[in-house]
Amino acid sequence: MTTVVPMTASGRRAETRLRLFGAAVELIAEQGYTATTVDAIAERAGVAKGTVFYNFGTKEALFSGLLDHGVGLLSAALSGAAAGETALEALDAVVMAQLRFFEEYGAFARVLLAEMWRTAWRDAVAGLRRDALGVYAGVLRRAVAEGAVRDDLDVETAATAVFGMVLTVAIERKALHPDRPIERLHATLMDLLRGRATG
Amino acid sequence: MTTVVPMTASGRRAETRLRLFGAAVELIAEQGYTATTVDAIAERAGVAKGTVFYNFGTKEALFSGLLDHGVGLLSAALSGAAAGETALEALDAVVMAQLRFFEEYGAFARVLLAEMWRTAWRDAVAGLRRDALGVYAGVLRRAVAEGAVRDDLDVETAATAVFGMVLTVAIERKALHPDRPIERLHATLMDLLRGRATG
DNA sequence: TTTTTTGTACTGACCAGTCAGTTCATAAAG
DNA sequence: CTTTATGAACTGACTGGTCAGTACAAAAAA
Repeated sequence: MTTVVPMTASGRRAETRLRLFGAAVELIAEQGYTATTVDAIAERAGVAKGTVFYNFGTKEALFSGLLDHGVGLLSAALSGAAAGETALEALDAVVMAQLRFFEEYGAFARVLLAEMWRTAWRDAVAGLRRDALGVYAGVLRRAVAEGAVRDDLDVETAATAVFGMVLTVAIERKALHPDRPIERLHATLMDLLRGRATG
Repeated sequence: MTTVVPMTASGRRAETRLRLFGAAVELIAEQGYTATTVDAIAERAGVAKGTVFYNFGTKEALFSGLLDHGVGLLSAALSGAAAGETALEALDAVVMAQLRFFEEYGAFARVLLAEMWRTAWRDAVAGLRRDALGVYAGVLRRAVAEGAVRDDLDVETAATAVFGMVLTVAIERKALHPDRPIERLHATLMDLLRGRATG
């Protein structure tokens, strides 16, 4: 069972909230936000319906909280990996971190893709763009500074491209090649990114 | 106003169906499938609710038809561009075709991303994978055959990666750099893909 | 004692799908 | 040319069910 969260919180209330996040992300990944009922979330979390409203007030607040939480974890995972001797090593590590993150939290990846475009949670999505894309942009800028990359590279577009590329591959892995290890995917992506596909 | 369809059909019925596709894709891009009501689709299409059911039977059938239609257009656009002297020129042209397609049908791109994962329309999505990813895979295989690309390249993963990269950039363009011309995005993507980012 | 959770019952809004009836283009009959 | 007939396409009020959110008394935890 995949959850969006490491179940490390202490305190009864915090634990309840995390279980609700876990139940919600699974159901929303399967059915979408609107089709997922509060009753179903409560049932899968093993909690009474009233508890959902006691903790979050509205269905929308539950979902916003879930997004914030997941985006926070993703940003932390990426920026934690962004260290490295050279910028290209850092890029390597960040791509791997993103692949691993979505390997573990695949349901969150699908929820993100499916629900990103709704204005209701613009803020959480803005945070994603700022933090996650920011990590890639930072690494690429570092690469420019190191002279490893041509200095007229459009860093923001490139960051978006790399993020989207890794996200797509991570999500499609199970549909396309379920038993291919992510190290293999990582190698293919890095081949593409470092221009090693050629020759 | 963006529609998914070139309005070329003749005949009253065919025209009605196309207008419903156009209305549906806009609304679903804004709100998601479940949150989009048949009433709203009918109203935006300038048609009575009963007409939707007369033409499609169910809301789901309308959406499946829309997906099939859009995927067909996309596949045609990509495979139409896949000619070219060398494989790398063909890749260049296919990337550009995909950017242009989603520039024109941006709402369809968001619908595709958001709804791809639902089992209800597995078939239309399978068609997308077969046709659109197939075009990229074909070009990459040609590149391998021409010796332009190392022969142990994982062609299917690479095809997925490139498709996802272009899709993401196309969709994010308006949020991120609305006035950057798509030729610029195309150049950045090709820089990444041909290893020209380095040096 | 206070906070949190439970379980059940309820409400009001909303929505997919239905159906009896209307419109209209075309064509055959007068 | 005019009338009548036909059927495909369209209409919109209505129905039956669903669901977010409320209410609250009682229990369990802290």
